[in-house]
Amino acid sequence: MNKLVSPRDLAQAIGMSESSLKRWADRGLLKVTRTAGGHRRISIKDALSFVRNKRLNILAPDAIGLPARNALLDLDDTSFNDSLLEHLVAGNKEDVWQMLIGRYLEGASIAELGDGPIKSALKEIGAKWGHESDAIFVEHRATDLCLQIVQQMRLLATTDKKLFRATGGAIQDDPYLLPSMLVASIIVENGGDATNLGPNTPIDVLRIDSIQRPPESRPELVWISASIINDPASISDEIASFAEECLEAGIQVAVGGRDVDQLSLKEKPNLSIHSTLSGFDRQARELASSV
Amino acid sequence: MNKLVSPRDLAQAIGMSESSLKRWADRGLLKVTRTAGGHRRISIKDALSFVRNKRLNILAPDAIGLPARNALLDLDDTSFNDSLLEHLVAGNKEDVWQMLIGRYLEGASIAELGDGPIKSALKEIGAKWGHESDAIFVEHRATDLCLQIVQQMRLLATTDKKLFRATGGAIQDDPYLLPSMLVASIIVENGGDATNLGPNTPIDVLRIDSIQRPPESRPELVWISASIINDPASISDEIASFAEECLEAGIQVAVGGRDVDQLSLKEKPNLSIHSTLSGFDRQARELASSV
DNA sequence: GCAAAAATCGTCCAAATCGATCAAATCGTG
DNA sequence: CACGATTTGATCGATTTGGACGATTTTTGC
Repeated sequence: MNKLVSPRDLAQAIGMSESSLKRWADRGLLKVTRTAGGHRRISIKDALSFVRNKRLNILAPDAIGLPARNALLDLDDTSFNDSLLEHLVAGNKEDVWQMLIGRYLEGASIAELGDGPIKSALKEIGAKWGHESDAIFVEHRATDLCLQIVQQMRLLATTDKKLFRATGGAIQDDPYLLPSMLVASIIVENGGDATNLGPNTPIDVLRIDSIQRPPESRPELVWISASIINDPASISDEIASFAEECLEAGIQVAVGGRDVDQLSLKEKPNLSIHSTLSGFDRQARELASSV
Repeated sequence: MNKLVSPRDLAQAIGMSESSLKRWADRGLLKVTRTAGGHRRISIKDALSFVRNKRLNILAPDAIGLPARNALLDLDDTSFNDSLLEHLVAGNKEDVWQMLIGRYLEGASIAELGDGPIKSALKEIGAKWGHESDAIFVEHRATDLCLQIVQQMRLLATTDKKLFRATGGAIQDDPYLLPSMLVASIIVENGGDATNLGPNTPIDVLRIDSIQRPPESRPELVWISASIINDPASISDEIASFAEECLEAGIQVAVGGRDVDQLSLKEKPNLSIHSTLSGFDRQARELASSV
């Protein structure tokens, strides 16, 4: 995974000429480093980011050391989801990795993957199996796998620019990592700078990194993920009053998560409630384009 | 800090061929000393200044955006740890990232980093843990940052070879992700294939992925992380009987974590108790070399 | 210490890449 | 369709790179 590729390799991988690639690199469209002797070298990460940004297809993955294109990528959505579920249950790292990263490179957004295949697979795993040890095992393993892949996407999406800042996490007593990590990745994908406070984060802690900061370093957005809600009433109150404070401070608040329906929140101009990751995505995109 | 590296090591680190490195050295682009017998030796300092100077990227540079410039790497251990703590508390992602990944790329093992700077920084931060929101905030942010970086190291360490297989996680009611992730990364660093079942994993779930598998697909090692132990006696019993079963199945069991002292475990030939990550590291290395 | 194994030496050469140039293909527009 | 502007792909000699070789040095294991 840690290799540098030459312009020719990448050119071959995407079916373009070497000349074009060199020109793109010289124009700054593709990040390259140089050897001491002046030859261009491209990191896999930059190559993949470039491929995705330019909506190119990888015709010859092996040219840049990637596994051969998998038939799994050619499936329609339903079969894709079924296959993913199957491989997640079986713990086939390579296949899961190829399927999700492959789709990502083809241009799928993190939100789309999170709302679609990932969500439905984990939902299925969570539901179909009881609380048997087998079920917990499969669920833990699948979650860890997805976490790794989302993290990888986040890294691929990372750029230098920081159009806006966001902070967030999962509410207290909510131990789930993945949803909050997904939101953080979506922020990054849209050019934002995300601070993920992770699972089990009390609202008071979100205050610290938002309204209690000096105005110039406040985030533009705070996200709150709620996959498990023990006491809907009190959490709703907490979020409501927090959102109120954020309103005065000019901070947007976005709430989402599996159990978000259990919350009863009054409308506020700065409060969005998302039942999907695409909702976060849209909000992040708007935020990014407004600066 | 005065360690010397060979041309091959440096070549590998920056993804170049040994020949090129030798040529560059002979052309004076890279300062080298010679052994009595004429072999080239390069000091870390010169290697880094060469890398910086030529704007080369270290290793698989940024399979992830490891920024190029960094003056932070030349510190001694104490200053390094202090500096890391400071940046972690302040939430300076870039700096923390550079310091840790930098050290890693210089050749520090994940275990060394985990036992040293990461552990001491998080311990320090945890010590301030009141129920103050500030403390929780700093702790969450720091933990998430470390988690991302450890994941990154895991990716950098990933290779195709799978010398052995290991599975593990944190015990039930232990919500800490980082220790188990560190162990998984150490396994991968040593050429193993790690399945991390993450936090809050009952022993029964470990059984599924170990002794209850068909013999040919059993892992050689199961790790158990225990940062928080609610009921030491019953957990000790559980681990003891699990280790007993593993003994029959020819599986090694490694137990570690902050609160591992609270466990009372009888000695068994296949049971190791580690108070440091280096212990896991050593065990993984031995396992890797025994195949 | 000593002998075997591993790493590095210096040198050579084929293959890859450089930057620059140019013709062909493509695009946008009236 | 015609036209200029832009992009692409091919080609050139000069330079750089990476792998191969047998000889030597260093490290490892006993």
